[in-house]
Amino acid sequence: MTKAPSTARQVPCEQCPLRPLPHFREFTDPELKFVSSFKTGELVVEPGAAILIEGAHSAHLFTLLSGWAFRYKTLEDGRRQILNYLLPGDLVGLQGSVLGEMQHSVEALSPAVFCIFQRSRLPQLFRHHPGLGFDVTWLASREERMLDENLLSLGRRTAIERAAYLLAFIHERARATMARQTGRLLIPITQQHVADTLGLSIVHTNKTLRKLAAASLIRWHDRACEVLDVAKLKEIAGWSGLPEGTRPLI
Amino acid sequence: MTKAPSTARQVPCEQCPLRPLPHFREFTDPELKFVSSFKTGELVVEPGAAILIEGAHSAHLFTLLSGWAFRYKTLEDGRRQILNYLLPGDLVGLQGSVLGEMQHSVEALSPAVFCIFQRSRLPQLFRHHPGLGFDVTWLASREERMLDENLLSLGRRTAIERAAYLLAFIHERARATMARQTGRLLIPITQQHVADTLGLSIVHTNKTLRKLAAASLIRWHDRACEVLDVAKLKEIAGWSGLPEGTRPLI
DNA sequence: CGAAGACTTGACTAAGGTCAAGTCGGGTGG
DNA sequence: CCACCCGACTTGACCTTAGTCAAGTCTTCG
Repeated sequence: MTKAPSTARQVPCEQCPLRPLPHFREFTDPELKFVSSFKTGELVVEPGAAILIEGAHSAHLFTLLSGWAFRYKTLEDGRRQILNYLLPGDLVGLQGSVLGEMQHSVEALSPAVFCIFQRSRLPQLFRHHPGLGFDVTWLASREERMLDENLLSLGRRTAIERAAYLLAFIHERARATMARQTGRLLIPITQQHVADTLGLSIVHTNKTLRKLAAASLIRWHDRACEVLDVAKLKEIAGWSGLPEGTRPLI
Repeated sequence: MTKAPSTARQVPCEQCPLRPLPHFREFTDPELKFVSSFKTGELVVEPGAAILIEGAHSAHLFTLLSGWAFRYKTLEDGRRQILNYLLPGDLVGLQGSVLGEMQHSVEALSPAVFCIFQRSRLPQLFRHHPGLGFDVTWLASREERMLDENLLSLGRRTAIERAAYLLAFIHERARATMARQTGRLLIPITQQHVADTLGLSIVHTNKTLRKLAAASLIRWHDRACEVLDVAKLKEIAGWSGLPEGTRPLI
């Protein structure tokens, strides 16, 4: 279980399986070349593995290449709040790289692969590839926008609205980068994860999810959730969905 | 009340009253010169004025020069969630400038002055001043970190912990840029603002604030809050405070 | 002097938390 | 092989926190 993770390089950026997806914007050759040189290896982990720890200094900078993860913070007495979920293409550890200290942790939800970047070369990225610098800002702003919506949810939506929003949100995001061969998309989370995201107790979370399941909007599997009716979830949440358009991939 | 706001330029960046504060990092001459040319005017507003509106496209990019403001989102039925407060030096409207659409609104809490930037020249900033580009990312990451903490608060702190955290947080931030001549620092918010920030009803917010006042940790004035004992507020919230260090000012 | 907005307070209600006691399935040591 | 354990999920009973309703006071501003 706790075997040392591999950090050998497997996938060259030029053959990145993510980049061809319509979801991502096209890069110029020099950009792609730089990103490729920026990447120094890969981190392959099992579910439950800690990628980054709250409070740690000089953390690495990653991009999630495949799999699922989540960001979270905890209070001293152990209360945990999940801040957001990480999907393929998402930058991981930018706060640590830019501000110096990590104030949240990151944990894998499924088997996952991260591209490892040399944090020390980040200034070089801004200097020689302004477009990529802009892209980093773009990704940070996008994260900020997701957090805004989560904040609205926690502050002003009821339990069932929150649950509906969360599952619709994750489902829409996952569709973009995990348009699975298998039609079925399973979100690899437990009800404890949902509870810690919605700011609810596990008992109330269970009862809320059962209502959604009773209405055939979702189906709960062991440690996984299947969304059956995104449209109706969005309606319950009063949420209009993710903006269209392509995004950068670093 | 609804007179047309002035947008005439009053303060040259070279004589910016904010920049000399120890809170902000020093800029090089070329950087300062660029920022100065980047600024096209000022927006002077009264309390309650709407600076940016949710859903609007092509919004402007601003920096708050003086005064207080806040970012918020609303649900269709009018429920409002305040996302964060804006203090002097904070960038306003970056999401709109980078992602294209504004998904939150911004409103002034006090008389306020904003520096207006030419959004169209943002790419030029990244191209010719990588250091400033990095600074923009730095500011975006900082906002993200504040949102993370707010999310933890809404999801996992009790009413009194949330209130204590919020007031300690605002107080610490304000100290940095509003180290007022007058020793007293008054936060210009109503209890309705506090309620909409904490995700609580106004009645419960009132009762919670009275508890803090009864313990002499705060004093409530008409439309304003005075923090009397930050240390104890931080203790109640289980919050260790803002990181030290200087920040960029664009 | 009246109106309106900010703040208070008490009485009652409801959403959500806590406690407790399950079921079910997969993994493991004897 | 099988008993046992453990973690994920359920469910009912009861409790606490926070929401709603209602009725104030006080101050400011026309």
